[in-house]
Amino acid sequence: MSAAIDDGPAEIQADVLAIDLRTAVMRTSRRLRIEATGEVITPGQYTVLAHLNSGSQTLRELAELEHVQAPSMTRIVNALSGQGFVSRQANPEDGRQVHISITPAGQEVLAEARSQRTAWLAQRVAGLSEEDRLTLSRAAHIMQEMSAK
Amino acid sequence: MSAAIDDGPAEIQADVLAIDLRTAVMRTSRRLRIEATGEVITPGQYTVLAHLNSGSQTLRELAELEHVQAPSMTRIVNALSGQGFVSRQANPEDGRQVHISITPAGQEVLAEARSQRTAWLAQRVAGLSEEDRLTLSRAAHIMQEMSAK
DNA sequence: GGAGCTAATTAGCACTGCTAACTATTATGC
DNA sequence: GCATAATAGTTAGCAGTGCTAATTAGCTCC
Repeated sequence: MSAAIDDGPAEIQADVLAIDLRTAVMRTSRRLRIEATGEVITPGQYTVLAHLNSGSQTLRELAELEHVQAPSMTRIVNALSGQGFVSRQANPEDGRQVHISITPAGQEVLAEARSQRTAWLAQRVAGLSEEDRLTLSRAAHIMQEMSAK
Repeated sequence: MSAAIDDGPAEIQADVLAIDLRTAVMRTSRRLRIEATGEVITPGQYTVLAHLNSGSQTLRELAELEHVQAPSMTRIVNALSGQGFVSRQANPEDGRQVHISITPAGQEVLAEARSQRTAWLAQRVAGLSEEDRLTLSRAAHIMQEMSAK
C-alpha cells in the first residue's frame, strides 16, 4: 500500500516521470471533480469565492489568478452574482473596471463548501503514513511551482 | 499562521495538505490540458488510444478503465473511429458486445501525441533536482493509489 | 478631439462528464 | 418455448469549463 520507499532506479527518467505524474494528476483531478458533486457551487465558483474572501478584486485580476481568460471569469462571476454570493461595484476612478466582492451569503456557502470539498481528499490523506503525507506535501509545492510558469 | 512550513514539519495536517494538493492537482491538470492543444487528438481520445495499444477492449471495459460512463466512452470511440484511429468488431459469441481495437493509423498518431503530450511536463521535470524528481515520482504513485478507490 | 489601448461583456464553439430513454441481444424462469 | 429480466451499446439532451472573435464603454495620449 505504501509507495514510500521506492527500490527502483537510482535516477528518475524525466519522460517516464512525466507520464506517471500526468496520469496521477488527471486521475486525481477527475476524482476530485466527481467527489465534489452535490454541492451548491461548482469547482470554478468555489476557487473564485475563496480568492474573494481575502478581499475584492477586479474581473481581470480574478481571471489572472485563475489563469483563465476574461470571458470565462465573466461567466463564473455571473453565476455567483445570480446566486447572491458576490456583488459588483463600479470603480469611480475607472469606469471600465468592476470590483467584485464576496457577500455574507457567499462567505457562508464558501465555509460550507470548503469542508465538503476537501472532505474526500482529506480522508484519503489522513489514512496515509506520515512519510507519505510529507512526500505529497512537498510534491504539491513542486507542482505548484512548475505549473505557475 | 502556517506551522507546516519548517524544514522539518513535525506533522502534516490532513486538511491543510488536502487543500494544497487539490490546488496543485487542479492547476497542473489545467496546465496539461492547455499545453496539449494543437494536437490531432483530444486528451480523452489519447488515453483511450493508449489503453487500446495494449490490446482490444470492449466499450464497457474501456469505460471502466477510464472511470467514465458508457455513453461518454461511446462518444470518444465514435470520434476515434471517425478519424480511422480505431475500429469496431462484433463479437460472434455475444452479439451485444463490440470489440474496439487500434488501427495502424491510430498507433502512429498515438506515438506522435505521446511525445508531444508529455513534452511540456517532461521539460519541467527535467529541470528539477534529482531529489524533487524522486519526490514527484513517489507522490505520483501515492496519488494513483488514492484515486484508484 | 480622434486614434488607440484596456476592461468587460456577449455570442458561439469545443471537450467532457452526466442521466434518461431506447434498441438489440442474451440469460432466466415458469 | 416463450415471456421477462438483465446486459451492452447507442442516442439525445443537459451542465460545466475552457477558448476566440467581436462589441461596447471608458481612459490615454498626441
